Amino acid sequence: MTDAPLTISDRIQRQLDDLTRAERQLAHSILENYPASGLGPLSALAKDAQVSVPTVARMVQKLGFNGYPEFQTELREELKAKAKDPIAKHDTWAGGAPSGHILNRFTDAVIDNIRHTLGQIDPQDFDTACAMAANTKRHLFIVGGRVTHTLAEYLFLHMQVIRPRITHIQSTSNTWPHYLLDVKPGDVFIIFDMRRYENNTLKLAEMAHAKGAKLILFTDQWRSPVHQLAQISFSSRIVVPSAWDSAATPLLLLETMVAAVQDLTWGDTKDRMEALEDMFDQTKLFRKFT
Amino acid sequence: MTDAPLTISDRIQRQLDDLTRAERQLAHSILENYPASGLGPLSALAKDAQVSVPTVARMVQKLGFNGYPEFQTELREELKAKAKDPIAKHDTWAGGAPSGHILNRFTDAVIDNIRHTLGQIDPQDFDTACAMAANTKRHLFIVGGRVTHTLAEYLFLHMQVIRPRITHIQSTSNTWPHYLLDVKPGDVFIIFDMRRYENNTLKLAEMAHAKGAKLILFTDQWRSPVHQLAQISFSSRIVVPSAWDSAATPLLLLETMVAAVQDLTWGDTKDRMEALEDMFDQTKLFRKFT
DNA sequence: CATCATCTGTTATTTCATTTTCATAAATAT
DNA sequence: ATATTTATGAAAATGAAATAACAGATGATG
Repeated sequence: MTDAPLTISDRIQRQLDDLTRAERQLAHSILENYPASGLGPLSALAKDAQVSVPTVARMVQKLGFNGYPEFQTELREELKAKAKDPIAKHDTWAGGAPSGHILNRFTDAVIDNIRHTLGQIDPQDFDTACAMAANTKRHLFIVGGRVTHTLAEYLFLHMQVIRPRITHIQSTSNTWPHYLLDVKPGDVFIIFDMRRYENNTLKLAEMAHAKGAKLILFTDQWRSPVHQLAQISFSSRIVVPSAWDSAATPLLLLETMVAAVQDLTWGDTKDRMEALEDMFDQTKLFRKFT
Repeated sequence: MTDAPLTISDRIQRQLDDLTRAERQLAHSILENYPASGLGPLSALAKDAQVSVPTVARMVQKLGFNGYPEFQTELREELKAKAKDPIAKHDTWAGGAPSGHILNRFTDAVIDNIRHTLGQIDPQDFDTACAMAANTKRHLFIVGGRVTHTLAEYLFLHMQVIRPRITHIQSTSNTWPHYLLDVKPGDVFIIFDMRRYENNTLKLAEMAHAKGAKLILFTDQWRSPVHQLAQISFSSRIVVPSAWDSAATPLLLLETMVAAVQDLTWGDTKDRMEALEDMFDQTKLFRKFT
């Protein structure tokens, strides 16, 4: 471990706390696409970060450089060194860690899962599912199991802002028969069921299905038995180098769905959102005006 | 639309024969450590290649640029594109959908977030945090906010299996002062706080800190104020083409941590796991019907 | 050998980018 | 609330770097 090159990126991050608001904003902008943006003219960098020109000049001084040109020179040196490095760390995600480190192995697996999963998704199915989730004429039920109820709740928290007529059911609870009384034909269930598949969830799906509800299922690559009842199923690859499965890919799908539903209903829910935003608004960490 | 982006390096090599002696000398100097040298001042490049300043200016014109600044700008663009490259070139993620489809746009953003986030994580910090989370001599508290409590609970559900002496606190609840009574110096808090940062979470962090507990923070790129109290912070990029933020990257980190802690404590907790799994199965039996 | 064409470097000019100065605004403490 | 410190941006002043104009050098051709 002789290498102590301490890149500028490192230095910026280390000093992040000593920086002022505008400077931090600038710092993030630099790191955003590093190092390219720092190699351009100072004024361009300033405009990009929406701070004034002197702010940039002051920050590079704070970082210990004698001026912007010196800062750039060092950036170029860094770039040169990186290009020459025979074992460029291009194939690792976490810079300083060996490729065998769990951070890199795990991330590799997740990216791979995402690629596989997305490759097998039918976009039309997805669009249909989003339309169903956006339809406020129908009641929307969200169902999760022992572990997956966290995903279900995450979805619920967001959909709650987007649309009314929505219920979160935890399949392990014994209160759910109550909810089912009100289910009408055409209502929509979004169900999460990953291995190991839960009897309760299946049972609930069956009853919902019997009542004429439409089911959308988020499951894993082996597919929960619920998928036979579901109108649309999304199967995620979830295997990672761990004793447990990864929820990252289903979460990605779920968040994408939230974004899509949001787009579909924007007109209706804009006010709804703003009202809620205000309610939660308590911090002013972000600049108000330029 | 298979862009053959035709790098500047390519263009130089292609035109190598049309160049004069001094220009060739210069060209080789540029390619020597590309692209770093081309991003410096023209005069430095000239001195480096031992040619005169106008020679450089003439050559960039010969290459089809309107001036040296334009040449540099294109170099930077190239660099920026290259930084994103690793797999972002995977033209579309969801096969049947156009690249502008939300599935592809969203996934692009998430992959980008992951790369950025992992690139900025210090593996040693990560290992340290995992060791802290694995230490059963200390009580482990897991804290989440309004939205992030889903992440907190997801972590809790897994850690619960791995180790004893663990508590999940929801910061929006008002029951938490209760838990804090028992906090001892050296206890560990894993705290989730993403924008918009919650006062309750900060308060709780302060009290825990005052009691001598060690804090591990999962936050976003702008970092919750809690980070000043935290021994270790992990900042995730969370911006996606949506009205909301993405929890995919923090989830990835969290799952990786679970895997790592699992590895650290495997000897101790193997039995524990099996016992718990059994218990869940039995519980299911009891709840089969309601 | 002379002449022309082309290449190259020196010098001068202009343009552009960085730095400095100063006034205002925000945050903090009193 | 008021005062004091600190942060920030607008604009002027400074400096450097890129371009243009010119002249010397090199090599080719008749």
